[in-house]
Formats: sequence, structure tokens, C-alpha cells
Amino acid sequence: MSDAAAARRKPTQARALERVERILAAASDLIAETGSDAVKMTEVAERAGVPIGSLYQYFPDKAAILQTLAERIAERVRGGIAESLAGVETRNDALARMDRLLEDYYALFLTEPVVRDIWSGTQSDKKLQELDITDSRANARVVAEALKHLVPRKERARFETVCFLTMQLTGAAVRLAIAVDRKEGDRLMAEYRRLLRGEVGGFLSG
Amino acid sequence: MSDAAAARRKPTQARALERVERILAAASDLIAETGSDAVKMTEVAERAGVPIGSLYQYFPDKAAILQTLAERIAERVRGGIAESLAGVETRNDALARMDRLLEDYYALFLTEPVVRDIWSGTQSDKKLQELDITDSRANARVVAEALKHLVPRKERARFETVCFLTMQLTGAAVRLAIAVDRKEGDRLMAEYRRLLRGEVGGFLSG
DNA sequence: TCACAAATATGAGGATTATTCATCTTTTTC
DNA sequence: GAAAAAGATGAATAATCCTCATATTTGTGA
Repeated sequence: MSDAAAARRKPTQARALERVERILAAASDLIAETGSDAVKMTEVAERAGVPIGSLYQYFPDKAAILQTLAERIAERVRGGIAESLAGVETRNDALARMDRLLEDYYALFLTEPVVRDIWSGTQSDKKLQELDITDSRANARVVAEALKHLVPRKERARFETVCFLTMQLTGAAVRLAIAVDRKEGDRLMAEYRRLLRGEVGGFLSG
Repeated sequence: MSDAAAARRKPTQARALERVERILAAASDLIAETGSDAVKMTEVAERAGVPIGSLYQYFPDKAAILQTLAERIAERVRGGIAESLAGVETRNDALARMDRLLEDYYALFLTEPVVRDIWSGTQSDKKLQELDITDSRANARVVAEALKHLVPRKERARFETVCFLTMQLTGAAVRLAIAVDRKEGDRLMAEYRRLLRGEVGGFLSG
């Protein structure tokens, strides 16, 4: 049922800001230890050294804490994409950098339990699913922008659509790869890399 | 925490079998009406016309009901794949049938609220995620088997891996397509169809 | 047909957790 | 330095899942 969760105070004082960070850090640690489903609000409060009421001062519900963590991860990833694709010049250069990005993204999921937990079961709630899609759109725009001078003018609109689709497919590929054993995961990622090169490479000239 | 949910009785008497069906039908209806998260066990019991205890006689927990519904959908889909690809002869024939399958799969998600609900947020729980992967493997085997005479002998092992990956990517593409508005969804599916033809077509000769 | 075992049915109540809110304290503002 | 705004607190409430002791029905062998 839940109507839109009630809006909460946005912290302005230094004390409150620090508190919010402590809450997020505690949540992050606990997620890494036990998985987000198993994390209890009382545990987060205890670990953060704040009373339970403080969580609800700044987060309307448990999901909101996860969403905030998810957003931060997403921003970090987007930054990495922008950085990695900056100043790309040739088609081969673009493809090599994409390989690298894919590798890094896979590694991120392999090594960071919180990323794995939060984005593994993407769509456990509506808001996270929306965030995932919004985020893919934003990433697609970044990629399309960085590569647009390599894409024929008349293909550019389609190219952004393809990038958008590709972001989602990449998420699916990585989630699959980390869900199976490492060896098979590597093999699947190798196939996906090939697929991606073919798909994106098809648009690039130069 | 939850240890493996305790095993439950498997119904053998006609009365019990019918009850289980009533429970599943009630759950399915309610999911279609309100989404699985909002469905309460007491509501399922009431709608099915059985006391709450009966749900737990045959299902260890709420998730198990969803899983059973998910399995049935998955079987139905697998049957459709096998049927659609039976007796395929040429490369073009294979590609045309794949287009058709993709179309049907998209339509299934567009029109059936229960499919949409259960498989939209795949991975809301571990068991469903495992089921999804197991199921993709099984579908991949069906596809690889149906098309194997069109695939060069030495590529066949890789081809099954690609099919497996493809099943997951297809799920992601369809979930994305139904999450955005219809027009954009159609456009994304068109791009995905092209991608799929390229990827699978690359393996097929004849 | 009867007695006994196995399966099935029942629903009040226990258990777990997320979340609220009335009240108190600290910080900011003017 | 007083009023207003922001922040802090945690016992109590609320929402649900799920259990279990007990009662009933069905199957089975003699």
C-alpha cells in the first residue's frame, strides 16, 4: 500500500550530517557482513551509535537507506565511465577502453560485497528499479556523448538507444557472471565482451 | 538467517491436491491485482477459502508460493521454445523463429500481470534467482539442441554458453522494455532483436 | 465392518521487526 | 538572550509471518 514514504528532514547542521554518514557507514558494513535482507534497523542504529529514532529522522524507511547507498555507488560508476572515455579518438581506442570498463565493472561486483548485494537483486523494490533505469539512461548519455564524434550523424539517435539497452544488458551479464562459479563467470564475461564489441563497434567509424 | 525452510508435506489425497491448486490460484489472482509484495498470507487463505494453517501445510513460506508459480510459468515458456524450434531446417528459418519467440516472450510480459510481477523483480529472493539461472540453462540446452545441426561442430560448446548468456540478456531486455513506456519499449525490443540476430546468426551456417 | 495409522485441517496466539510520536535538548536566528 | 527551528530519544504501536497443539478425515489391513 504505502503511499510515497513521508519526506524526512534534510540534515543541515554538522552534527546531523555526521550522524547520517555514521548511519550509512553502519548499514554498509552490516550489509557486507550479512546481506541487506538480514540487516535490522535496530542493528544499524546500534552499530552507528545512535538511537533508532535517528534513522527515521533522515530516512523514511529501510529501503531509503539502501537507495542512498545505491545512488552513491551509481555516481561512482558513472564518474569512472566518464573518466575512462574522456578524449577517446579512434574506433580501436574506444573499443579498448570499453573492454577495460567492462573488466572494471565485473571486478567491482566481484570484490565489493555491498555492490553485489544491492545491485544483485536489483528491483527488489520499485524505487531501486527506477533508479537503475534512470542511471542507465544517464550512463548511456555519457557514453553516447563521449563517442559521438565516431558515430555517423544520422545514427546518433539510435546509438543512444543502443547504449541505453547496452547498459542494462551489461548489468545483467555481470550479475549472471557473479552468480555462477568464477570460472564459468569469466567465460560468460568473455562472450559478453565479444558481443559488446560487435554491437557497439558496428556503430563506430574511424 | 533462515535455515532452509522446513520441508512440507507433499499432498497425495485428492482433497489436498485441490486445496493446493486453490491456494495457488488465489495467490495468482491477488498478485495480478496488487503485486506480490502487497499480498498477505491471510488474504491468500481467505480468497482460497482455506484457513491460514493450510497454506503452511504445503508451502514452507510465502516465497515458496511464488516459486511454485514461477516454476509453472518457466515450464510453460520452455515448452513454447521447444515447440517453436522443432524441426528447424535452415539458418533463415531459425532466425525467423527466434524473432517470433522474442515477440511472444515480450507479449507474455506485457499481457500477464503475474509473469510481470514475479519475473520483473527476479532475484528478490535467492531461490528465485537460482531458479532463473537453472531455467536459463535448461532453455539454453533446448535451443542449442534444436539448432545444433546448423552450428559447426567445433563451435557447439561455445554455442551453448552463448545461448545461456542470451537467455539472461533476453530476460533483461524484456524487463527493461516493459518498465518504460510502450513506445520506447518497442524501440528497445527492436534493437535487441537486431542484436540477437547478429549474435546467434553468427554461429549458424546453412 | 472395525480399529488403527497416516494424512489433513484449523485458527488463536507467539515472534519478529519496521516505524511512530510525544517530549526533551541543542543550535540557530534576529 | 529569547523565540524558533532543528535535532535527539526510545518506549510503545502496528503489521505480518508463521507455529503448533488439537481435532477431524481418509486410507488400510484383518
